[in-house]
Amino acid sequence: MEKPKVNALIAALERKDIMTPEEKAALVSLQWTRRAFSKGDVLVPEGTVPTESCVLIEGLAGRTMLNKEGQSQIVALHVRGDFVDLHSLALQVMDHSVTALTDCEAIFAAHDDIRCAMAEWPHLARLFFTLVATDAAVQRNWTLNLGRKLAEQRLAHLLCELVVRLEASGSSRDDGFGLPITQAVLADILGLSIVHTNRIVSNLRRSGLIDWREGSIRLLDRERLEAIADFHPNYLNLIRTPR
Amino acid sequence: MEKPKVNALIAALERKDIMTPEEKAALVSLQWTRRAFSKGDVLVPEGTVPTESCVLIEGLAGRTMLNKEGQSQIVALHVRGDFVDLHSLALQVMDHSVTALTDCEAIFAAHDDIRCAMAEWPHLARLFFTLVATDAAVQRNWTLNLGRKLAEQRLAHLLCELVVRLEASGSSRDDGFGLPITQAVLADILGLSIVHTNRIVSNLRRSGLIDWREGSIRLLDRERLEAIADFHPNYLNLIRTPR
DNA sequence: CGCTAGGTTGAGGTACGTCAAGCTAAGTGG
DNA sequence: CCACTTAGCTTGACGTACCTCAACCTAGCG
Repeated sequence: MEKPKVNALIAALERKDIMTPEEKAALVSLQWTRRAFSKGDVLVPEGTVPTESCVLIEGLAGRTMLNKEGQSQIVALHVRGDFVDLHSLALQVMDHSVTALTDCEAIFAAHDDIRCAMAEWPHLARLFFTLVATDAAVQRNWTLNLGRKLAEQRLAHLLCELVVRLEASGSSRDDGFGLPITQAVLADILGLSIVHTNRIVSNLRRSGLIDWREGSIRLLDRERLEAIADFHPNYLNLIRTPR
Repeated sequence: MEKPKVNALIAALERKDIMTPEEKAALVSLQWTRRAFSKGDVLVPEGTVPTESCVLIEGLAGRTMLNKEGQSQIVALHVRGDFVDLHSLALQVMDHSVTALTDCEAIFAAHDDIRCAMAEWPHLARLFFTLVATDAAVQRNWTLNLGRKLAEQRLAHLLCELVVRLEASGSSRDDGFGLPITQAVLADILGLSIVHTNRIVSNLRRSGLIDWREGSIRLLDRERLEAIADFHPNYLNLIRTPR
C-alpha cells in the first residue's frame, strides 16, 4: 500500500488532534489493501461479520437500511477520509449495508491489526474513539432533522453539512462539490418520496439558493441555507484539540 | 462510592464481553460521585464542556435537542447501567442536553481518570468503544424509524427496544416495566404531536397489544408488536463475545 | 371548591405520498 | 441517419398520515 492513500485518514485524524510521528507510522505500517467500487456496489454487506474495517479514499458512500415494505433509508453518509467501518471492530453481524453512492475507492485493514495498534498507542485509540463519537453526533442531528424539521429544512441541512465535511477533506471549493447522485438517492437520504424531493430541490433552485446540474452542486447563499436549516457545525467536531 | 453502584456499569459491560478481575477493580477504584436528579432535571446541559462522564444507575434519561421553532426531539434514551455520557470524553461543547425523564440516579467520574484507565487497560477501552458503537447502532435504527416507518410502527419499535434493554439491565419482568412519563414526552421521542401520539397509544391499547396505566406498561403480545415494528434485536449487541 | 396537569376526542388544515403522464437526454440497434 | 428504449426529471391530480386548534373530561391537590 503506497503511503498517499493512508494520508487521507491521517489528515482526517489530524483535524481532530495533533498526532505524533510514531502514531502516523503505526497507521502507515498497517497492511492496507486497496479496492475500487463502482456506483451501486456494496462495500460491506448486511448480514456479514466483517473481519476488517475500511477507510474511504475517494467517492461518496452510504449506510443503507430497509423497512419491511422494502423502502430504503440511507442513515449515514461517508466522504473521503472517513473511517467508514470502524464500528464493525466492536459490533457483530452488520444490520445494514454500506454501499457506493458514487464510484469509490477504499482501503481495508484487518481488525486484529487495528486492535493491536490501538493497544500500543492509547492516544491513537482515543482518536478512533473520537471518530465513532462524532459519527454518533452526526446521527443524532439526522434524528432531529427527520423528527422535527420540514423537508426543505432537511435538504438545506444536508447540503450545509456536506459542504463543511467536504471542505475539511479537501473535496470542496467555492461552496461547490461533486454530487453525482440521482434524486431517488437523495430521497432515500432525506426520508422523502422522489416526487416531493424533486419539488423541494426545485424550490431551492428557484429561490436562487443552489445550482445543481451535471453532477455538481454549488451553494449560492450559504448564510440563508444555514438559516433555513438551523445549521450549527459544532457537532461535526472539526476543531483541533487535545483528546 | 460504595461498590454496588458501580456494579450496574460492570454488569452492562459484562453483557458485551467477559472482564478480568483487574479490569473490574480498575473501574471500582475510579473516584465516582453519586448524584440524584428529579424528573425534569438536567444531568448534562447543552452548551457546556463536560470534564466528567456519567453512568445512569436508576431511572430513564433522554438526550434532548430543539429545532429552531423550539419543538423538542428526544434523540436517544438511556436506562440503568448505560454509560450515558461517554461521548463527552471525546467531544467538546455539548450540542444537546441530557435530561431526567423520570427521577434518576447517576454516578460521575472525571474524564482524566477514565482516560488513564483506558490507557492502562486496552480491553476496557475496547469495551467503552463497544458502548459508543452500540449507541450509534441504536441511533441508526431510530433514523430508519423516523425516516421510513409509520407512527404506530415507531411506537411498537420503541417499546420492543425498551423492553429488551430493560430486561438486560434487570429492570423488566413479565414483559412489563415502569414507564412514568407523559404522552407529551413520548411524542418528543417519536417525533409526533401529542394528539397523534395519544391516538396511536389508544390503537395499541384497543388492539390488546399493550396495557399502560399508572406509570407501568406491559407488552401483552410481543410477537405481534415485533412484527408491526419489524424489530430485530441484533443491533442492540447483547450477545457476549470477545471484543 | 377551584385549579392544574394530563388524557381524550372531534373538526378541519397541511405536508407529504401515490399514481400517472409527459418530457429530455443518452444509448442501442438497424 | 433514424426508430426505439431507458433512466432520470418534472408536473398535475388526488389521497392520506399527521398536525393544529379547540373543547371537554378526569384525577389529584391545595
